[in-house]
Amino acid sequence: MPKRTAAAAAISSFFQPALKKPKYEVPSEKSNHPTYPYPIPYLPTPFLDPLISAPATEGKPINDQPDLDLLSFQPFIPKSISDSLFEFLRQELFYYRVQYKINRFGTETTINTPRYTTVFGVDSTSFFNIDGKLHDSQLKVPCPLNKYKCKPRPIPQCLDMLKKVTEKAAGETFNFCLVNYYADGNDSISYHSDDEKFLGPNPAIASFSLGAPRDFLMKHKPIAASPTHSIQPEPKPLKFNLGPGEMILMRGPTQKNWLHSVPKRAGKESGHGRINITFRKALVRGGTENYYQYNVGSGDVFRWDEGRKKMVDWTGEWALEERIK
DNA sequence: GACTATAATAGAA
DNA sequence: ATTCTATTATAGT
Repeated sequence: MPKRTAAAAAISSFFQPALKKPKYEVPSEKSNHPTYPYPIPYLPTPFLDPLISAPATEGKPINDQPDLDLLSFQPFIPKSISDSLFEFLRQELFYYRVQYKINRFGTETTINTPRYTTVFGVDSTSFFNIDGKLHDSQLKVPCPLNKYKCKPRPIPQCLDMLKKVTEKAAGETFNFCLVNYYADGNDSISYHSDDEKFLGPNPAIASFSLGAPRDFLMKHKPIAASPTHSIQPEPKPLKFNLGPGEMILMRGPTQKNWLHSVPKRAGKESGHGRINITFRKALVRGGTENYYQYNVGSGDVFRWDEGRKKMVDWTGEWALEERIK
């Protein structure tokens, strides 16, 4: 038997590449709650040490513009796990494609949210008791069943681990986790501010990027014209290309004065997919109702299909599992 | 720099 | 918190 040379091995592996090793092993322990379509695995244990060592780099302040206060981590999540963390969250979380109606100039239109979304958490007036039931934060007793129209979901262990290291680095506490999946350049979010009253006057929001890089645009809100000040030409938006593992903490006067967006993009990153995770703190009940209405809604459950490389409607499977119970 | 095709942006509804 | 379309910008040759 002649020796198999390195060159021969290289050629062989070119024609028959080694089986793709799984990016992570699914832990047997899972987070579960009656509001989940299915249990969510714990964070794979090999992710824990790298995650606890975060932030991977120190935060750079970006505050050289009026009313802007950002802290940018490039990256926050160690490179060694950012790719597999992306795969894990895309595969193991459930997502929604929310539809809602708005009234615009007297005409009602249906909006199909141009991205996949999901949300966990509850505002500060409630907390999840050890038994999984909502309790009143002040009275420490179970909440009235009609306190919420929606069904708040506890933050699963895997996202709570990330929340904890984020809180430590940001010097803030959070009670909500919103997750967005942008399947390709056609998924987007248009200019808006996270300036709802239920977040308080100077909300801190930590925003993570995983997977494919995407542009993130920020521009100052228009300054109203007044008799003493003529209308100024709008300054150019700031553009950040957010890569995997990056985190931007937006705080202080930022939300009150700036808009941000992830605009549609042609070609290029189609098929890669990007996950955005934001942590924030809702102070009152209205915040909970709002977030569940616009990020979960009442539609079908979607899950990543690794074979077909896309999100698929999982509602049928959910119904099947419910029948088995 | 000009010409063209494609992409990004801005405004209206 | 959107989409459509017109306009402007960018990239390739």
